[in-house]
Amino acid sequence: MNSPASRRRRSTVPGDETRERLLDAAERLFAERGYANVSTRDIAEAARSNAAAAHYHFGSKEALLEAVFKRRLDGVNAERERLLAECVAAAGGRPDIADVLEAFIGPTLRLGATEEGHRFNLLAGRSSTDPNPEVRRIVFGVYDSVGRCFVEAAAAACPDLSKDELFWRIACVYGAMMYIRADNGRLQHLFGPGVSLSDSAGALRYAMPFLTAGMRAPPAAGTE
Amino acid sequence: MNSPASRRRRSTVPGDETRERLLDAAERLFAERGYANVSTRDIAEAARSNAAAAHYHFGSKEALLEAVFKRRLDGVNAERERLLAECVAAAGGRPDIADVLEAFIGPTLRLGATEEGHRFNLLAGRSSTDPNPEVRRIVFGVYDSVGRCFVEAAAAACPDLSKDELFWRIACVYGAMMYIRADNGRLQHLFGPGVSLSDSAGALRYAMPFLTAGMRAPPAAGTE
DNA sequence: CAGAAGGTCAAGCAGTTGCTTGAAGCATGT
DNA sequence: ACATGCTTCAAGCAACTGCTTGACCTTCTG
Repeated sequence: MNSPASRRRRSTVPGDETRERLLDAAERLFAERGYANVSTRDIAEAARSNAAAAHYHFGSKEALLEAVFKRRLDGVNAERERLLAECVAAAGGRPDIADVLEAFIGPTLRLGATEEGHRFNLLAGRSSTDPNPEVRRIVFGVYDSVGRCFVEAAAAACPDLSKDELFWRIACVYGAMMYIRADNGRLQHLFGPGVSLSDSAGALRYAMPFLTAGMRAPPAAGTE
Repeated sequence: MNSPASRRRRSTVPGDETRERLLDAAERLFAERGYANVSTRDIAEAARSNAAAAHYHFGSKEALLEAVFKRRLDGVNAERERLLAECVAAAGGRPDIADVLEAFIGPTLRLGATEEGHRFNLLAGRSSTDPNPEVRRIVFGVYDSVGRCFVEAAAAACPDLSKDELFWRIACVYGAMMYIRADNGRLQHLFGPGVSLSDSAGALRYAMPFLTAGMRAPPAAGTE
């Protein structure tokens, strides 16, 4: 066997350029067409490289997708966890749900302000409902920790909600966030020009109040 | 050429059985694995039929997916359009947003109460963020009409919202609905046993109030 | 300069894909 | 009995898939 895939970067290294180009191409193509509809040859060609290079650098197509996720998320998710912990601590364990939502959703929506961040958000949103086991494994793993932090913080912010009710409300929050990131073009098709899910400032201004109001709705429990 | 794909059903017809089995198998497999990860051979095998039968009856893999969608949606979407028109008319053009949401979302969530309806909801939810052009074309086409009715009714129910704000709020509604239908298992993984997105009664009881509260939130406009 | 190591490449392997083919099966109407 | 037309099937085609191979090239090290 001859693959590195871990002990890289020994000095300036010429090959790291190729590696980065492969990650860029993979991110863009996976986002545009979906994991299953992109071949390693497509990626190699888009990266002006060779089909074997992707396997040399990453070992497999699956590992390449994982590397794409980790490259963008390692920083953002650490920030989200920090912000969540801060707003819980600052409120003495009883945070405002608006702050919790801002800490969880804000960083990823702001990521969409840059072109490459928007491309990644497309990929992340679309991957979130991908049934492919390889994709699921990666998505589950990469969001597991920050997801737990969010659920915990949301529970602390909404102590009046039953587990059931919290579950469903958080599902709505996740759904909205994923749908906005995935940007499938359906709504723009219905609304016509002038609006776009890729406008991350609009997402922050208009979607956050919606979600906050939803989380603050009086409990529906008791309604049998 | 020898394919029917349109002028079928001449009497009792033995072959309609096979056709129905193919639709069932395709719906289940597409829902479980995603359009791209299922081959026509997989479908034929699951339907205890032959690989050529799928192409004989439907012409192509794409047309088979379209037939799966149409079989379930032709009824439901007509009902949704009727309910939307009714609640607008009954309120003299100024419907309650709660009724609009119920008319639009209720029928599809209630579809999830049956086993095959739940399977279809899985497929529909997951297909809504599928970037594959064939899948997009089908999804766009099959939901276009009812989507326009809903946007129109929501606009009538919320006359104080700007086009921008209505767009983003409807995006949140769509997102929640799609995420619930797609049921990717992530939230259940975070919450543990006892809750499930496949519980359609829970969806109606808990998600609808969330979305109604979100739609009723005071306009955020003016906040520059 | 010789060697080693990291990196790139064209070629190829085995398996899968959507779809087609031509021969057969089958019930019907004459 | 015969012909008709819908339906099924095994076999096959060309294209594509993820991944591997072995030969090269380049750069750093002794």
